[in-house]
Amino acid sequence: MKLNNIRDVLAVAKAGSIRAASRELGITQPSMTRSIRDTENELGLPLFTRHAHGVTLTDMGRLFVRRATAIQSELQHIFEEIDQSQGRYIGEVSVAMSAAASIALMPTILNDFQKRYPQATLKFTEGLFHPIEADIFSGEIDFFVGPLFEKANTTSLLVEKLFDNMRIVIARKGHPLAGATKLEELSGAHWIRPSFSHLHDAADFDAMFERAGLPSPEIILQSRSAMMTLLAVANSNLLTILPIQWLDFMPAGEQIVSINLNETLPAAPVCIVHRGDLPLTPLAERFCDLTRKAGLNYGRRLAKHKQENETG
Amino acid sequence: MKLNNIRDVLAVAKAGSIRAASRELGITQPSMTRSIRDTENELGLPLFTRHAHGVTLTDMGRLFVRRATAIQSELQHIFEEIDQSQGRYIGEVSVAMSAAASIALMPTILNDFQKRYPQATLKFTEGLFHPIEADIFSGEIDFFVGPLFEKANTTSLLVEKLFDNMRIVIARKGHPLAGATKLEELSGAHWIRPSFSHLHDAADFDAMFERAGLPSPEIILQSRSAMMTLLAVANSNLLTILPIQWLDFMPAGEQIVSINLNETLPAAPVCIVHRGDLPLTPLAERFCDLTRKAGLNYGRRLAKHKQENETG
DNA sequence: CCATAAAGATACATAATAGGCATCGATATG
DNA sequence: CATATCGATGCCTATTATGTATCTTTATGG
Repeated sequence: MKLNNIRDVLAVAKAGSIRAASRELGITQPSMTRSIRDTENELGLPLFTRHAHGVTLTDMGRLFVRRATAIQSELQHIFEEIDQSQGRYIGEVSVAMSAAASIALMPTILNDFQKRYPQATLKFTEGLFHPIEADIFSGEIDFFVGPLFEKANTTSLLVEKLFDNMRIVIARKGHPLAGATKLEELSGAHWIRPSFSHLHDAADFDAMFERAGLPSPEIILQSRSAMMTLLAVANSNLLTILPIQWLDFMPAGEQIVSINLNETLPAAPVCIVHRGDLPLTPLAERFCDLTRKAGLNYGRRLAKHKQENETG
Repeated sequence: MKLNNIRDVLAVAKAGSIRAASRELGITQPSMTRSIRDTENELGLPLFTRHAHGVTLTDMGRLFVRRATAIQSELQHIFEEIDQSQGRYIGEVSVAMSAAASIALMPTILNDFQKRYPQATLKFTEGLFHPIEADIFSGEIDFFVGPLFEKANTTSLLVEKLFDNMRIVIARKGHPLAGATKLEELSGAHWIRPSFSHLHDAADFDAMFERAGLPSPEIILQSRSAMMTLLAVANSNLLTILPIQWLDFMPAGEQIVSINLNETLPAAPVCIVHRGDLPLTPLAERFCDLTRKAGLNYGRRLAKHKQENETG
């Protein structure tokens, strides 16, 4: 019996299915299946009954969960108690994230973070790297999470890739080109070009069409706000390309759909960036860990999603 | 944080030194040192203060121990609860052990066994393999632990070696030859030959002298009882050779000493023997596990002891 | 009624780690 | 001052936790 087994049984019990639990924890389903099976073997009886859609606890399972919960809670108390007695993790951590990164990661991170460090304060800034670079150097902001287009130009910046990102074409519901499967079919449309980073956006936007051997698209509107972009898309026949994360956060509700192209539109990889010459505060270090974990997990799912999209 | 870390911290806290704790648990001292250090690193502060002779808990260490104890206890409850709800481990296990094996292993085994299976009954028989072989086949005895001279003659017997054993020469305190360092110096003495196994003892006893190029010793007394042998040794100038374990259990108290020869007198390896065609009952399986663990651990210490004796 | 999606199981490969072995330096104690 | 005892370190191996790829089964929606 290992602590992961306990963690896993509790996760499955809560999630109601092995797959869902493995997603929650950021481990793979086979690993989770084995962890559960090993635990059951060690105890010599099943903790869950398997159905076609998920699993349910057996009576013994419920017994196990009660004790296991106590163990997990004691374990958490150990860390809390020691952290607080040391005065660690009382303070604030200040992060900057791109909108896409925060859509992808913040729900997960925030949940864990508040649960584990209830006395901590989080200062959150939405933005891209360039505008906040100075704040990182001044120490105003502990670290940045988001797309990084070029290599770091200073040796004192530590860059850690979390995942390769992708973009999608977005249109209003009922758009005449909504059924397109190739970028070529969209070459006649009018576009909104989101423009956040002052330097690369234009070239980057055109590059996607170049790669497909197409002429530069016709840009009708440049927008510095993703919100505004979505609103415009919802109320016109304009198309735009945004990081895929915006699918999960659609302020325009049901009025917007993505156009599922066969080809994948790449995007700059999402990275963690912070100063390399100064260590992060303990609290920032923990937040960074959570971000790293959530980012790698998200990246795995995104890669799988992309692969399914390309083969299917 | 792993469960072993918790186990190890608790063991060290109880034992008062890293080495003592590692001995208790049957793991090596470096492993224990690392386990403690890793835990301290993970928490970011020391749990123990190191002294030249052992370690003591820090304040934070005491805090940790309180929670950790709860975790370990909950864990134990999980197994107890499930075992008892299944009606497992309520019953009896019947083992036969040689005297030497029981001296070496029973204190450890019995302690663990009673703590973990309080509802179980243990039927213990002292003896060697031959007299009880039939009982093993009849199912009367679950398994045997002790020296095995020949290979198993039936395919249905599973033999598992626990450790290579050794013997020592025993004399009364103040015996004129007590300071001998070579078997040769004892060749003129008179001997008691313990004789338990009807077949091999005589040949086996002489063989030790043959290996040293000496004539067969002069046997004055044959004894089928180790007790009787020890009594005779204590009250005469007779010498005898017994498994080294008897050193740890000296019924004749202070009247008997071992003669520390430079050469090592081998003994038949101590093994676990049980039927291979029938599975052990769950309870016997657990007892067998405890025996195996204790046996391997004891074997390691014995080997180290022997090595030190030969080099030093 | 069939196609599909979602679930759990299996087989194989790899990366992380617990543990063992040999050895060292430090420190009380006889 | 010698020695036994203790904790620390470096290196290696066996175990195991996890990932990747693939399969079978079973509800479910068109």
